[in-house]
Amino acid sequence: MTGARKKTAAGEAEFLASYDPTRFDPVAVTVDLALLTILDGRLSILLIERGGHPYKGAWALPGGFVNRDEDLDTAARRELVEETNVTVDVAHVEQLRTYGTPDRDPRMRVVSVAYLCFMPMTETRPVAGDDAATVRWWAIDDLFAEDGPDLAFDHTQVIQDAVERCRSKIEYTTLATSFLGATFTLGELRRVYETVWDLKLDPGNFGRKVRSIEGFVIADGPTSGRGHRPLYRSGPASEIMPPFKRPNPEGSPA
Amino acid sequence: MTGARKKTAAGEAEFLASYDPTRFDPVAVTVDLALLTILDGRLSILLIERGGHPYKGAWALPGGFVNRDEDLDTAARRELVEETNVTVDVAHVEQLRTYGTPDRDPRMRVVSVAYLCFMPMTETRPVAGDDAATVRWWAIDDLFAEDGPDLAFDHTQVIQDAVERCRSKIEYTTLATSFLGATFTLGELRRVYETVWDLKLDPGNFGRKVRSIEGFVIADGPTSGRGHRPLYRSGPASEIMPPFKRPNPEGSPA
DNA sequence: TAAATAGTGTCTCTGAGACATTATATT
DNA sequence: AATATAATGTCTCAGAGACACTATTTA
Repeated sequence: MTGARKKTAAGEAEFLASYDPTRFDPVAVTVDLALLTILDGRLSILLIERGGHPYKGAWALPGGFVNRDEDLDTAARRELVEETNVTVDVAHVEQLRTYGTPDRDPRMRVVSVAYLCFMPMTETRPVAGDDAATVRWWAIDDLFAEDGPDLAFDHTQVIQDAVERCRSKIEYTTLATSFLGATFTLGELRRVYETVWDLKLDPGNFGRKVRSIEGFVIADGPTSGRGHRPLYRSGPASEIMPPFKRPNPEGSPA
Repeated sequence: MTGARKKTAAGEAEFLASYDPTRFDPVAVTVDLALLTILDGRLSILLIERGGHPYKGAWALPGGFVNRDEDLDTAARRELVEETNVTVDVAHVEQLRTYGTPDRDPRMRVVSVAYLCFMPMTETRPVAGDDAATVRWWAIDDLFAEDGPDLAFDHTQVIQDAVERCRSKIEYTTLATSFLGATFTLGELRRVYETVWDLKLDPGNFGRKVRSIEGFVIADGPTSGRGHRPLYRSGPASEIMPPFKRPNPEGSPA
């Protein structure tokens, strides 16, 4: 029921010519990246220590403004490359959700479209920023520990949403393989689940489940590589049906 | 790695004072509403016929600009009330996803945060807009039929995303009850599933499943109402564990 | 040789699906 | 009485989980 929508009919060309975009309040649209990987057996996220105001000294998700004539997804992938030098196609990128509380950035109204990325640690080239010391991977546990660092903006919420989405996504998709290199053993894949869900899984049952899902993993030649354990590579399937049953997260239901 | 983030340190107050928001390209942020209900046994969505350019005569999702100092969720709920007069608390509202392709609106750069709403038909007061004939519920089937209407902007995609999200959401949440009034019979609840999934479910098995999930439905007194069938009301549970198993959507696999 | 890991083989239990059956209410 | 719907009972089957066991490789 806005004025724009109820404008009286006219030729479309002249309508557009008479349209004045500057009458809107200034809003900036940014993309923020929740970049998850598994580092030293811990689910971790890439953060940047802010050198300037606001939230100087706090840690923030990498991100930046969406360029004129740039798609949101494109902006997210561009930022990903800029921040990590990662070959874009090895990482999974999906939209997480959009955060737009009016005062989330004290400078101005900023609506931020957050993206969630899963990537293998092995593919990340050390991030060479303007100031190398300001970028690092944080284990999620350390981030939310008692003596954890300050987080900028509403990024605590964004990170929590990202982790929760990650946990549930590997239940019904094959995205857990996004945390691994091109080839991997079933033990390595199992360890991804164990790390993200923070529990132990039975190796036998896990392997049976994985191999029973058509197209989840593909045997990669006869016991080729690492430790002479059988190697697999990611298959064409994207959904797991029926999904993994995630055991009760942490402790039994009293 | 933007200029804004790497600004040299200074007092926060003076930094903010010197900050000029007008240097950004003009972007408008809107919310669009995918309002789903079940009307005459068909999953349906509320659309508005556009009276002005662009996409004059095409059908579009209701929506509008996010006000200055207004939260995205607040804007969505405000639009919901404006469009339907629905009591906000009977409807479920959640963020769907954000659409920001540069040319999705020919007038200017518009980033639209789409929201998904489930509501009972019974709660909708007929929408009295400026021009009553331009607002109506469309059955999803009719919308995507051969001779379906033109849809404005990228709303075909938004609607498809909304329907897909709806279909999967009722698998693992109790949101199907959002399509029903305060009290309902198990048959009515079953019909919601059958409508959204477009298939038939066994009444016996369905009822057993529903009643086995603690807090999904609560018996509402001894066979009170409608047709003297046992009535239930929505319970406190929000998740269904283990989830409903959605039978293969349409026809068997190969 | 000892330890770790991949994979198999059982056995049990839960839950889904296909019915048939009963109870109750509507027409 | 005929019909529709709610609910129960039974049986079968798929899949998850517990766990023992084998084979292989690494240290």
